[in-house]
Amino acid sequence: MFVIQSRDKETRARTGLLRTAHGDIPTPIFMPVGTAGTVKGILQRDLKDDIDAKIILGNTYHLYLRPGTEILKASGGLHRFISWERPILTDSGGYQVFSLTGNRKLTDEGAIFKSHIDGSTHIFTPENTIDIQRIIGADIIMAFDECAPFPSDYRYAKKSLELTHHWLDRAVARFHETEPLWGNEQFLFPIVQGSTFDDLRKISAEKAASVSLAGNAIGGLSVGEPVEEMYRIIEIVNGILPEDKPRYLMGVGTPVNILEAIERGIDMFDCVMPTRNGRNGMLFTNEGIINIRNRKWIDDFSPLDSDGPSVVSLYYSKAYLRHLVISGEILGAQIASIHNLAFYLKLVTEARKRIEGGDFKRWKNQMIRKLSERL
RNA sequence: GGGGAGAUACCAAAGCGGCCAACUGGGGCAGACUGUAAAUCUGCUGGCAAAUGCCUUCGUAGGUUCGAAUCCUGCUCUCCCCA
Repeated sequence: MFVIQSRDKETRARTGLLRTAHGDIPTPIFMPVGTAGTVKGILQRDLKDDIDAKIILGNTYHLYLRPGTEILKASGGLHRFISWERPILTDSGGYQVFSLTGNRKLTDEGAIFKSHIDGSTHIFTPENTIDIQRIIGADIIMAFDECAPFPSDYRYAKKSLELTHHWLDRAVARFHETEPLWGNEQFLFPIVQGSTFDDLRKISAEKAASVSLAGNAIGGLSVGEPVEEMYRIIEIVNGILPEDKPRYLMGVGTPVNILEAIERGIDMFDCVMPTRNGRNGMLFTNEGIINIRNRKWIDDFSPLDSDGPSVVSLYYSKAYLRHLVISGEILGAQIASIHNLAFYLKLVTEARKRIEGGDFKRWKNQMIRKLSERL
């Protein structure tokens, strides 16, 4: 269940608390992506004690292929398997079906796809993705959808949306006729699609609202469309999605994207950017974005980020991290990932404070100016 | 002392008469990355104009040829084997 705690006077931004069996999640929130049962390169301990992640993601597609449902079931669910006692959200695998184009075929029944690991053939349906997510036991689970690529023509987007809606009805039915396996309540979120077409997005938002689930998600964005398009779609969709339920913008995004979306009433985010880009040398700092591999940091012994979102941010220097990343040392990827995630978490925590404090808009504009800087 | 192999751009290493400013790898420099098939991928890497162009390079000094990193000669250096 979700309770709204405060609203910004100038914008649609709000703060809230999403209560789950594994703990409360203050919103707005950023959720680190832990696809295969791990936020790549980071110990659960650091995720909890240093980064203070409130909830992390897992992925149905990846966990289903490996370690597989038998092991997940035998281990007592994903929380126990990975030793993470806080909330987890699992994506349904819809995005993988989208990104594995060429290895899959969509039918009315579901998506037939080939494993990227061994080429074996499998099928995901609205029903079995619910079943798998019951086994995984995440606190929040997602309906199986098709994420239409950008650009999509209207005809394709409409057809795809109809399929997603048809699948949604089946997922909801399966969800209601099954029970959690591990004792913790699970929430199912529908996913709004419709590509960049306003009318399709409206229809989809209405459809999502009509199934009356615990929260709602917006998918199919940040797949290559201009950011203005994304912001416009968020405004349209959030004008329709119920106020009293959390809104989750899937896969987004840059710190600037997140602030813009919070302003438009989004409560939840996830993105691989802090970890993947971190591994590749991109650092989000209080001063701006830096590519730590660049020569100019070679003798810069100042801390990674004087604002110190994480312990590692103050403890290690730019010159040292550059050395680690350039050398391909695992520790470099770890430090960058920890710092970036802590930066993201601090960003949404600060946004929450500013919304409560009543100066969100002013703070947001100031932050955006800083975050647009490439150092 | 005798016999053999070789010297190519930052490094390693191809090329063995024109298609060579020179394959490839590393290194270096920069870029990309948005519900993770990503500790991945892309571009550039002699100089200058930076589009088509021009100039200087393949140990060194000469030579042969319309034309040489590639063929010939001298020199310098390196490595290997046998005494």
